[in-house]
Amino acid sequence: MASVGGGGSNFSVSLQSQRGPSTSPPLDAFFLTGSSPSFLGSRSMVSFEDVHQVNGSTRPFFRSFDHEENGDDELDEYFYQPEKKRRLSVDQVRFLEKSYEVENKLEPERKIQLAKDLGLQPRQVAIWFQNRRARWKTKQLEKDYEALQTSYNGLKADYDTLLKEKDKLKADVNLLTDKLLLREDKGNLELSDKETLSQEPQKKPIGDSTSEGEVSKVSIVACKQEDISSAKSDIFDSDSPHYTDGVHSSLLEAGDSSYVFEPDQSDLSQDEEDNLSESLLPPYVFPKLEDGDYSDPPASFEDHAFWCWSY
DNA sequence: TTGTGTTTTATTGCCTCC
DNA sequence: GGAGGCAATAAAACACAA
Repeated sequence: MASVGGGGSNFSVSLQSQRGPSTSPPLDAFFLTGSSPSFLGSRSMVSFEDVHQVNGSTRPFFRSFDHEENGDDELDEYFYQPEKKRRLSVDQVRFLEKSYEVENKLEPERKIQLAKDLGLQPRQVAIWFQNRRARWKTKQLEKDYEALQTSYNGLKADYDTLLKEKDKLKADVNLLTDKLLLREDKGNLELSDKETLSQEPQKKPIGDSTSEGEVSKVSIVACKQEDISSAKSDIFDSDSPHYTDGVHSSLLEAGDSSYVFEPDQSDLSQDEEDNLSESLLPPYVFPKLEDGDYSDPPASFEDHAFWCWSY
């Protein structure tokens, strides 16, 4: 096969236009042309005009036939310069586009008919359809990519919003839990003082190990444990069970759910309790609570805890 | 005018189907 | 094994800025 280069010359087009013997031979297009005169004047590289009049000279279109017949390579190359690749005319392309819209695949009969109507080789029509399908596929990929990108951007925006909301809620929970701990610690301090002052002169009956103050304290402990547990479960409900970020998470993870309000702590001395409470507090600096703060808490999250404390 | 990027036409090689 | 489709690629044609 006398193919010249990678695809520039139409000599190879002429000779390779059909791959097998069963389809129409390369010359068919020329014999089939003429049914649509409007296309015959195009600058198509295989139009009848081009075959016979290129650069004002008349020469055979199928150079390679001559080439093979006379075998004079140098003479051929001197006299017969390769034809330039030419684009299809606007009318031809329009016609092909309409045909493509009807059906993007070519049956052999349709290919022959189109080639006949356009004054092209059937092979050219087939190539045009093939390239047209490739173009469509490329555009479709671009569209799909854009759609995916749009979808991704939307999802990412939603995700970022939710992330910010989550962080805010987490901060709120931490703040409120810290307040609760601080208040509880103050309450314990005050109760211990009252206990010391009021019970020192009295002798308690043997076996009655539960004073009034201790009852209150136990109640507080019970309530606080409940609150902390619920706060903790809230955190773990809204996050990963392995969430460890934030000040309070370390506090919550430091032991089991009762470590903060371990009943045994009532056996500790005041100093020990103070030290323990301080060591358990996060390194936040809160405004010091006055006595009145305990009797008049803000009507909010702490209401329940405060009620427990009063009880 | 020229360099450069894009589009179009065409080839090649591989694969699948009948 | 032949026909036809597709991906990759070459190369000409075209568009356009500098």
